[in-house]
Order: sequence, then C-alpha cells, then structure tokens
Amino acid sequence: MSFSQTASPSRSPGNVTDAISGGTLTTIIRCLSGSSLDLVERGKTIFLPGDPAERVYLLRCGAVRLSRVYESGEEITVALLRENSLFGVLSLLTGHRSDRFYHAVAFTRVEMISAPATSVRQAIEGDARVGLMMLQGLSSRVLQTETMIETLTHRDMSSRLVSFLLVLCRDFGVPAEQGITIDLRLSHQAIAEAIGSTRVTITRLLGDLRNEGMLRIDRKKITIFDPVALARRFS
Amino acid sequence: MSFSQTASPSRSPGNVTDAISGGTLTTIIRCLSGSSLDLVERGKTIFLPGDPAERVYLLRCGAVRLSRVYESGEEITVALLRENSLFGVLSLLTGHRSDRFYHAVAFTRVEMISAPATSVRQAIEGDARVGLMMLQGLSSRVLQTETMIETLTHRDMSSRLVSFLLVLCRDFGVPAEQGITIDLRLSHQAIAEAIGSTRVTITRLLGDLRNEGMLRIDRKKITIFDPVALARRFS
DNA sequence: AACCCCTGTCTGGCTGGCTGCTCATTCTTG
DNA sequence: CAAGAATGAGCAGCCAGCCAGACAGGGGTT
Repeated sequence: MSFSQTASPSRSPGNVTDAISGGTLTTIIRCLSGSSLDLVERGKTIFLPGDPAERVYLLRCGAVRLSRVYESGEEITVALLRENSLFGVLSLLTGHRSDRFYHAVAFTRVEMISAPATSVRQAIEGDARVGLMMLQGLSSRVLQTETMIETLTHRDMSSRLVSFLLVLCRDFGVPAEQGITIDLRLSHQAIAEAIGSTRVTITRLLGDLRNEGMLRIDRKKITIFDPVALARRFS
Repeated sequence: MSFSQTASPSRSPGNVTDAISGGTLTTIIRCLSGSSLDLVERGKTIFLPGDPAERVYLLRCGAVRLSRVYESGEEITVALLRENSLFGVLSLLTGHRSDRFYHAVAFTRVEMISAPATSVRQAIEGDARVGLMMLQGLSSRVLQTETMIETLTHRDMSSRLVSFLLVLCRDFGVPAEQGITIDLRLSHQAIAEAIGSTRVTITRLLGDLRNEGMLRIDRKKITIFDPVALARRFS
C-alpha cells in the first residue's frame, strides 16, 4: 500500500488558520526509521478497512477523505482532512494489534509522510517535544471533528449545507478576488456523502444559494462571496 | 469556576472498552502545580463559552456534556464524554490565548482532575511518557467523535437513534441481568439535542423500539436487551 | 471522438417536525 | 410533610421538506 517516491519540493498553499508547525513535525517524522514520503494521486486508496493499523500519517499537501463503506454500498464521509492533519491514529492506541475500519482515499493529489507507530512511540519517548507537537496536531483534529458534528446536528439540509460550506472555507479556503474559494473540486455527490443527504437535494440547495448571490461555482470549485453573510443566513 | 475539594476514593465502574490507563495519568496530573481534583454536581457548569481556555481536564468518573448554544436558545450536544476522556484540549494549542466556545456541563455527578495547560506542557517536556499517554487518550477521543459523525450522517431518525444508542452502550454500558444498561439518566430532550431531532420524535421512536421488545426504560435508564439484534435492525 | 460522470430539473410520495394539548413524575419550597 | 411548580412523556393532525426515480444535456477525461 505504501509506495515511496521522491517528492517535488512541498509548495504549501499556507492555511492561515493552522497554528501548528507542521513543518517541524515533518522533518522529525522523516528521520524515523521506516518512514516514507508518499505521493498519492487523486482517487487512490491510502488504506482500506481491514488493513492492519500500523502506520501513522501526516498529511502535508492536499486533502484526504476518511469514509465508512456499508454493505449496502452506501458510503459516508467521516472526515475531510486538511493539510497538517494527523491521521491513522488508531495505530497509536496501546498494545493490541488492530485493523483499520475506515477507508482513506486521496481526495486531491496528496503529499504525505508516514511512519510505523512503533517508531513514532520511540521518537516521543526520545524527545518529548515530538509528543507535544503531535498532541497539538491531534487537538486541532478533535476541534475540527467537533465542528463537523455541529454541522451535522442541524435539522434542515439547508442549514447543514451552509454550515458545511463554512467548515470547508475554514479548512480549504483560499482568498479570491471576490470572497473565498474552497480549494477542492467537489461534486454534489461528494457533498451529499459528507453531510448525509442526496445528490439531488445538494444540487437544488446549491442552486438556491447561487440564485441568492451567495456563491459562485466554477469548474467544481465553490467561491463564497461573503462567509459572514452566509453564516447569518441560518434560518 | 474551579472549586477544589477532597474527593471520596474513586470507585471506577470500569469500562472494559477503555484501553488507556487513566489511573496512571491521573496520578501524574495530580502532581502538577496548579492541579486540582474537582467534584461537580449533575447539571453544574464546568466552563462556559467565552471563558479563557487555560486548563486541561481529565474526566475520572461520570459523564460530561459538551454543547454549543445558539442565539436562538437552541442547544446542541457536541460530545458526551465518558470516563478517562481528556477535554478542554483547546488550551493545549500553541501560543495565542483563546477562549472556550463550548459549554461544558456535568451530565452526571462528575469527578475530574484538571491542571493548567502550561503545567501540562512542562510535564510532557519533562517526561515523554506523559505525552504518549495523553496522545493515546486523545486518539481514542478522536475515534469516539468520528463514530458519532457516522451516527449523525444517517438520514432517517430511526437509524440515527439506534446508532446513537449503540454508541451509548459502548461508552456508558454496564451489564444487566438482561442485556446492557446505559448508565445515564437520559431525558428524551437530551437525546434529541444530541442527534439533532426533537423531543416528540424521540418519544415516538423510543416507544416503537420498546413495543418491538428491543429495550426497556426504567427511571430514565435505558436497557438494550440485545445490541447485536438492534444493530441488525437498520433499515 | 467517444464515453462517462456530473449537473440540472420534475413529479410523486412519505417521513418527520411543529403545534397544542393532557397526564405523570420529579423537584422545590413553605 | 405536603402542596405547588417545573419538567418530562404521550397523543393527534397538519404540512413542509426531503428522498426516490427518471431523464436530458454538457463538459471533462482519456
């Protein structure tokens, strides 16, 4: 599953909301035994449910989608990870060997580093600052996930979608001439799977928002003109 | 907000699913400067939105509800924390002073310990095993939260409720003569706020499940007769 | 150039939230 | 201890909003 390559120099788009120093953590993890720098093309699988959970990942560039697949074929998105997110943390839990239960897919072209959980544990024991940095990374991940829960408890789909768009703005937003562009190529289907709705409903609601002049969609990239005004739009 | 007391000896009900050694972490945190052992009565606030985020908490006994309050007066539950959960992690994030944005309330009678984030950072730098333990605690918190996201993306309320009950079984379940009892006094309103529904709907759905012979409710405590059968009941 | 995925739209049907009420239970206070 | 208050539980009818299913057009990818 892991295929090391020589990476092009990381050109980080620089997310202003991200306080943790992912760069430092990168260099530390890179020095661990068994670590690797991986480039994954959009749509390719990083790990599958049932794979042994033995590596920890740090997403350097791009977005990763964690999802759960049901027997019915339905697939729901559990998290859309942004740059500097730690994932595969299951492998950090003590002792007993466990298996992945999520499906991790590169949502965009992804640049990430990974290392065996055992190496990471040793590194933490060797230098406490590593643990502190990872703790901070994981803390921000907790907050990110909780925001998503907030999004999902909204009853009506309209509020849910708006809330989700604001989350995406925070995590993947880049300034545009006019507002903020979500730097992901999102299909309506992908949005539906993330907020528990259907493709048709998303199409309709996005159309409504467009007609209201709240946003623009250009080649699958959404630009929010005024996030503050959008936030006020809650019913 | 913090009122130290002498605690009665911790009688931990012992959650089998919990792998981390919360006990060790407890003794470590207790030795930090500025730490305190707090007893909080059911319904009392632990921190409010807007409070400065400067302490980290470890829940030793009981359950804590993290919620977000909206201007409309509506309140949604972001997490129901079980024993050995770390919370208040916002204060661990680097540098810049920040404020709580959640409302933390004791959902049951709570026994918890807390320490200033600065002390915790120092402790981690002093002994790397502290960082490792906290990392594991936070990892399990991430997984717990992601399960909740899975619950919330279910479209129909019936599936959502069932999924939520199973989560509660995992986190708060204690064996009963007949099945598993969720060791929380849950009002229908509280459930509604956790899964984004309304009190009336929860009443109806719980009634349905009772009539189907899946569960029993006795003085606000729910007993699931057969969690496996309940899990199969998904549409 | 051909294919396929994505988008946009419509109709019908039904789930589930809302309103307004009563009764039961628990908590509080004199 | 008892009475009142507050909260919770249960019921019914109405209606909005969402899902299902189907289909046509279009743009991107290979």
